[in-house]
Amino acid sequence: MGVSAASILNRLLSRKNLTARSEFTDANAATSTILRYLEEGRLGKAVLILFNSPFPFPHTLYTRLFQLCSSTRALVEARKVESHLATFCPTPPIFLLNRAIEAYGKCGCLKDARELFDEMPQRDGGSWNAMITAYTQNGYALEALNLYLDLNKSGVYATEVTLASILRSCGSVLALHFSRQIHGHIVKCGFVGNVILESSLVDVYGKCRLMNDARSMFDEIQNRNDVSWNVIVRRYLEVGNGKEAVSMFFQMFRESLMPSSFTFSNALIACSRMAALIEGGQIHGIVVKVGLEENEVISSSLIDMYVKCGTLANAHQVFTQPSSRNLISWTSMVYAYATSGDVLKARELFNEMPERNVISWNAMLAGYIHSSQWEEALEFVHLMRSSIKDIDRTTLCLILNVCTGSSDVERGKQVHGFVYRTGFYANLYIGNALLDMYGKCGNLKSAKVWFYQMSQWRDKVSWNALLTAHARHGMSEQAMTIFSEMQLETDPNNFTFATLLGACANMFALEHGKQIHGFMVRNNYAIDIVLTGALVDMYCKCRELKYALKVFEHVASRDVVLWNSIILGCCHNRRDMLAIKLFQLMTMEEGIKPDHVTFQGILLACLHENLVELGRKYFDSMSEKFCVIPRLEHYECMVELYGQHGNMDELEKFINNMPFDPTVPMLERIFNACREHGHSRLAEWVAIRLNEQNFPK
DNA sequence: ATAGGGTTAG
Repeated sequence: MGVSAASILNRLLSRKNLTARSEFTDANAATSTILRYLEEGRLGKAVLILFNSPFPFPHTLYTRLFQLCSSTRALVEARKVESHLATFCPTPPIFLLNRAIEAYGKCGCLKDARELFDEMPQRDGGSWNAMITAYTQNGYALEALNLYLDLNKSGVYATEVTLASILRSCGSVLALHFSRQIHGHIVKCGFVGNVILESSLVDVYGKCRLMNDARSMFDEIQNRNDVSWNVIVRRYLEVGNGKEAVSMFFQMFRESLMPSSFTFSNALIACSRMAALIEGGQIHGIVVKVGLEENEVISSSLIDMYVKCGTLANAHQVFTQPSSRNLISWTSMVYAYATSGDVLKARELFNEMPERNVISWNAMLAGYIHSSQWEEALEFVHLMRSSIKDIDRTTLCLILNVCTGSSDVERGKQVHGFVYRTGFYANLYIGNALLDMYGKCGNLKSAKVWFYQMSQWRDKVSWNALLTAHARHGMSEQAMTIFSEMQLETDPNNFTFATLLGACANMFALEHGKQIHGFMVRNNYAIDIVLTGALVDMYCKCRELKYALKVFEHVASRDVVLWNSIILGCCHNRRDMLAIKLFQLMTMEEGIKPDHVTFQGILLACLHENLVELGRKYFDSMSEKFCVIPRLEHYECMVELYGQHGNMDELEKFINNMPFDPTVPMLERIFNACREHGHSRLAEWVAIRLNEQNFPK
């Protein structure tokens, strides 16, 4: 090891003694001047006086100096203070050297800290703690743990302070076994009741994702404080148990403790992830009540919570308060509009932003992709490239999504090249986006080659992407093979099953479909509402309505999408009266609001059964009763229904009241109906229109 | 004298 910085200063200092004339000749005057500077926070001045005074100072002054060096992270000054101490105080007390170690640690200079620690003629427990803490606080967890082992070997007893520091290091490297030993040690040494140690244990177990251990430790803490609660809420959030995170947040109030701003935002993130609007709103209420609405982080979290719950109006309300307008919340709002389909509004907001970063740009880009505006997306990418220097892996994934959406394999290959050159290729997200691009664009060969190249680091998502590629291109047989290969490497998830079932439905592959269904049941997969829909679709498409109904009946809750699946499935299997019956069950008994897809099914059923009266009744009920604006396909269905039934007067009235011009297929259908059932006035009207279509003026 | 959690956007 070379000459230390401190010792150089040291020599400098002793030479200076001989030549420089100090302003102060007595320690008392110098001390009070230094103290004055310290009080004013002028560390540099204080150290200058110290350095120019060739005599020792009281220990308390050195303490104060080291403390200020620590809090302001002033490394050079810390070295000067240490040299002065070493020069004029031949045997400095251990506690002062400990303060020096601490200062070096706070300055991030582990080398100086360790050098001093190693060179100390004598150490006390505080020296070990200062050094261990220095390692811990600078992220050198393994060094901290090693030093703890040395401490044990040297016969020094670890104190509560030591253990707190060590537990923090354990947490950062997930040293579970070590932590359990420390836990035992804490119990053995009678440190139970120390809330810091116990909260740290909760923290370590939580970081190791052992929430049962974390929770039972938490429950044992007698005098929990806000940090203890923050830890448990945060760890529940991190393991994906948002429900428990939020529940714990509310339980905190029973102990009359006030959550810190960290805990507020952690609880709000949990609400965001679960789209728990009610709980989120309650937390908002508390935020207002305790006067934290102006807190920038909390209001940003509130905005994002409302955004993720899909209540843009609420989000906007919070966003209007000036204190909540920052880069982050602004980006949340852009993202909200961008992904809710209002790209124009998003862009407007984006243009108004006082500052933007790559995340804001990505949020806007995601909007164009969300609404399949590939041209606009590409244009935006160009603008982005000329406006900001850095793009990141998310940008690259988004650009790949644009290639996927617009089936632009050529551009996708260019991105692949860029990704390769810039070293982004080893990123799993990008790797999977590339795979998805090749797969969905139908370049299955490239997809397979890339998938093979990813073999060392691919994951479940990669397998699902490969599966989707084959399923989408009608290769359900190969998809089934991939499914069995996949199981050698990873477990399938709901996405896998939904993809496979979709493939089976498209191929009418009932046997494969049944196999998948059986697999899910045998392996106890939770069949959620999406998978139920996929099963219903598959059985309906494969003409096994019996099974579809069975699946449908056994599900706990049904949303409108699931009802639509079964209703359309009934129509598909020509069980139209059943479809109508199910519609009544859905609207009357379960109180589910039908949407435009539901009515497509219902009108189709009426058409199949030639129920013109009922069809009209349902059509009218759409806007009158259910607030569903009829779309083109509904009008088409009605035209078909009237035409088929020969209600020519009604058809004429209907077509005249239509809010948009009839399409050519519609006109042709009407014309044929006129020919069949006879209605010269309508026939003439249609003929003129058709003629206009063929020979525009 | 020395110790724990550390929050917001794609």
